[in-house]
Amino acid sequence: MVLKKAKSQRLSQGKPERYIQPSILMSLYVATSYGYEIIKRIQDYGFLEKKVPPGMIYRHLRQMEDAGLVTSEWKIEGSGPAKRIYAITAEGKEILAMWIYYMEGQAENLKNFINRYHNLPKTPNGK
Amino acid sequence: MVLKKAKSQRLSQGKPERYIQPSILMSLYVATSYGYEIIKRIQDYGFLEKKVPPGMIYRHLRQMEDAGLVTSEWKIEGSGPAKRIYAITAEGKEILAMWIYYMEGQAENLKNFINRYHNLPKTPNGK
DNA sequence: ACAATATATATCCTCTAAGGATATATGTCA
DNA sequence: TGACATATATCCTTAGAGGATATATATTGT
Repeated sequence: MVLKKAKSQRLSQGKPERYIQPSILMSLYVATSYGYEIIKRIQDYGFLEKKVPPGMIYRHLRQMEDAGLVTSEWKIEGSGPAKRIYAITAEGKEILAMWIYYMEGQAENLKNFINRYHNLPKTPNGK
Repeated sequence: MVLKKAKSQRLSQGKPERYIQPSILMSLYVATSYGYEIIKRIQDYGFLEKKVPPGMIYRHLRQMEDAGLVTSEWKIEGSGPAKRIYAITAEGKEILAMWIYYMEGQAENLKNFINRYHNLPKTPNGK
């Protein structure tokens, strides 16, 4: 999961939330782009500890297109292999706004949880 | 997932991080307890939008005991059915500390992401 | 001219944990 | 004694994470 290597093998519980969908939406909100480039851009958001397997991003993009959050078209011109250029839709922007709302709540919960931990008495675990 | 009902059915991507393991550990750090009571206590931490299915907590507790993060013993006395009382171990405290470390990072990432969103120009999505 | 590498997209398979349903048993209360 | 709250436990299905792999096209070096 989330923690240091040695321990993490025994601890499967609790996967890190990677926020791949909102990251893609944010990236496309800034500018249209294509899969390969998106992969590089969303690293900046900090939610992905490890390299993202490309297959996962393409899967997301396809599902998001099915859901109407993004549209795409082939771009043949330019150098290299053909690219599928994605753009965010109005619907996609709505969903991103909802993600932000959720993330604000989550940030608040985390802050409270962390404070609670640091305010714990030194000799806990009583009856 | 995370968002309003209507939309959420089309959007499977991205499950909310529910932090069940650290919540249980935190709860037991404060005081020993048993499954049924833990379920009620961890609602306070705010990570669980819906009712937690009891089976999930008992599963967690068993796996955490296997991993050495908690210990348990039956308590026959008292009213009602027998309770299995759990206590956090030194190992469990270490893991909780790691969780806190991770959560601090995640809180920071969320804060940055949210700021980035609010600083977005009004007419985005250019070429 | 050819090999190696980088760019770019896509599909497929496995495995784990989430989610939910359900079973069982005991004590309480009306 | 029937209903309900307390308490623990097991089981099943499914979605998605993670990873491996396939395919094709440009670019670069020799």
